[in-house]
Amino acid sequence: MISITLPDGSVRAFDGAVSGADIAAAIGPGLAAAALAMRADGVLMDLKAVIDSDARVEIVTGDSEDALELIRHDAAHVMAEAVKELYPETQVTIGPAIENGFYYDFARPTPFTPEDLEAIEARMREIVERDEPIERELWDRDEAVTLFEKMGERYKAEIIAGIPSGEAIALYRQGDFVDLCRGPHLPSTGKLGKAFKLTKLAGAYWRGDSNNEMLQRIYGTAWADKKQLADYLHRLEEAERRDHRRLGREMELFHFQDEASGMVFWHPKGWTLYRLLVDYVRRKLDKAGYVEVNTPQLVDRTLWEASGHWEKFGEHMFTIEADDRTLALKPMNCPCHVQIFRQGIKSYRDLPLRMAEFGSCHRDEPSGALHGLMRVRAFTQDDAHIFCTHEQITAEAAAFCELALGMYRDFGFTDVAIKFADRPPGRAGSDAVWDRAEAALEAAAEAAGIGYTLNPGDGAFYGPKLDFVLRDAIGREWQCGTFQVDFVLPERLDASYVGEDGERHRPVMLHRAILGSIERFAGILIEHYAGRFPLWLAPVQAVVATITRDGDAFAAEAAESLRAAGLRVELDTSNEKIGYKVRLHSVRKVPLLLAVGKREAADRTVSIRRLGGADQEVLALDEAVARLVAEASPPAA
RNA sequence: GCCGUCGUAGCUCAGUGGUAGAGCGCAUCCUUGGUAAGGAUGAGGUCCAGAGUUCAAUCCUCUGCGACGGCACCA
Repeated sequence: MISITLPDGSVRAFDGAVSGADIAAAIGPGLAAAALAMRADGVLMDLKAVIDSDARVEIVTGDSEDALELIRHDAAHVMAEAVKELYPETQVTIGPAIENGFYYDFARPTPFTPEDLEAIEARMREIVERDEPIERELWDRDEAVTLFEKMGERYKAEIIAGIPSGEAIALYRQGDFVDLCRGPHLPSTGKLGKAFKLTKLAGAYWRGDSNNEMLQRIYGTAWADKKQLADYLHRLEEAERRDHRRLGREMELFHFQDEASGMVFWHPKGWTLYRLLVDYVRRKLDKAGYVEVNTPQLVDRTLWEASGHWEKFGEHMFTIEADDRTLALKPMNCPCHVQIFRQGIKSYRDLPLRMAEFGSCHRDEPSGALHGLMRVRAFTQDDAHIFCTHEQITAEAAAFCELALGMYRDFGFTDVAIKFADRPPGRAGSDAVWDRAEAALEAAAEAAGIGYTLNPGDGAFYGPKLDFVLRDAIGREWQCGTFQVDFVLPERLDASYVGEDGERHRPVMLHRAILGSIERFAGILIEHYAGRFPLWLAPVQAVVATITRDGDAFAAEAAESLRAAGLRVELDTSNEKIGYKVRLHSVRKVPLLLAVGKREAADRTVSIRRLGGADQEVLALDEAVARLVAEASPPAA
């Protein structure tokens, strides 16, 4: 007798070993038809897998996370089967489920074309129609290697050869297609359904290593039903609509051009946004006890050699030869800040010293990495380095977390995840130093009372870090802030202070940024707000638009009053109807439109229309100015 | 950097081996209007750059530059 406990707590008894399909059938024919897989004692398994002892079992059906994972994984297999049928000379490699979909990497001499993609998708639909049973088989490792070698599947054979000898290997077979796979899978290809679509072609390195050959990757998306698929495609459109490169052009914020690849030409409106961000950060840092500095753009390579950056990142620095010396455009600010710290003798009484700089940096990023404002070659960090004692790390970390989270809130980012990144493979400093740095940062994170997840091996080369990841208005994640503990650089660049005991000590350096790069943060904000900035950040806050020429003089006066009160205002007396002006300035995403016609001019009022709103509010000019000024005041003003 | 796609008017994009088009925008004129596009006329192009094939190249080939989608990278 075997007792199977179901999620509702009920228990069913079976005479002997049972499969998930048996259990589903015992519960009801509806469930048996809908069943895709099962979760037995927490482990996701094939529906056909057999259970021979008591267990808690949940039948997985089409509307769960598990089901989506299975559907996507199967979609990858069905795609590989379709490719092998259409292009038998192609070798298969790996094909996992990923967020929103799946991909499969293929090896073949000639690349796929978009027409191939259509053919493959059509064949996939046929395979779903065929409803081929998906069978799991266990093979001996060496026999499996031989099998795939015979099939000419060199990559699969290589993967299997990497699995310890003697271990059983799971193969999945559907129709004539066999693939190495851990599983689990759907019972048959028909269960995949119709809600999938191949989305793009791309190159990808074998085993993710740029020293290896390039494979052909096909991406697809797959969902439980057509509505989910349509929703997803709609989300993609929404993201495209928000693309900061497009909005940047449409809203006249910035542009790029060939002669300065990866560097921004900020236009007046974009630069207004940029300045507002810098001004905001400066006010926050002033309040938080930071001092601001500014350091040279060009610094001799010997400093970068001393800091360790030359060895690690020298290839990505822009350099200039002058007077028999090599100067590098600074890729970061920390070594320069240490130089300021080293001037004169520092006492423990000077610590913590919080040294901030809107540090303009240049990095020769690989051409393929460039992406609008998000990845550029010239940018400015809201950078700061806190020089402090070991004992002060905890309090500084806590204060930083509070400052950063508060600033993110001011931009409407309330969902912030924190990741703890520990020692990377290529690093400076001894293990003992890393032990201390990681322990200190961990204690600081605990003290700050923030929850975090572990991100192993992703620390900076000189120390562990906390990374702050923001979730934007449409659910995408952006890593912005960082807080890094560094025991290495002060040593390398010989920073010291005199302690209470009269001896010299090494300070700890805390590298920290909140927005990260101003350029990138501006890009994130453009997408987060879809160009509809809150009033305090809008490059143009209001347009005063006339309805007839009778309003021209008073409209000019109204615009001037608002401007004098500190608002960013434009005047539109153009020869167009008010409907046209409303549309024009709505498309430009100006938050406020103040209409002035015959009535307003006579009464000294303005008719206020808010972006996206349907109605208007008529206010006396003086009152409107007072109200809007109050409304437009930035946080932390 | 690697794989693929692409580069035509300010923007979005058609198009052709015989030097080119649309919509929007822009300019001028008519129109003075009440909350998401009033009408007419007009200007505007080294078809990314260089080399090659050809009687002839924006179109075909090669090289370079840049952009886009991924991969790799990201102090």
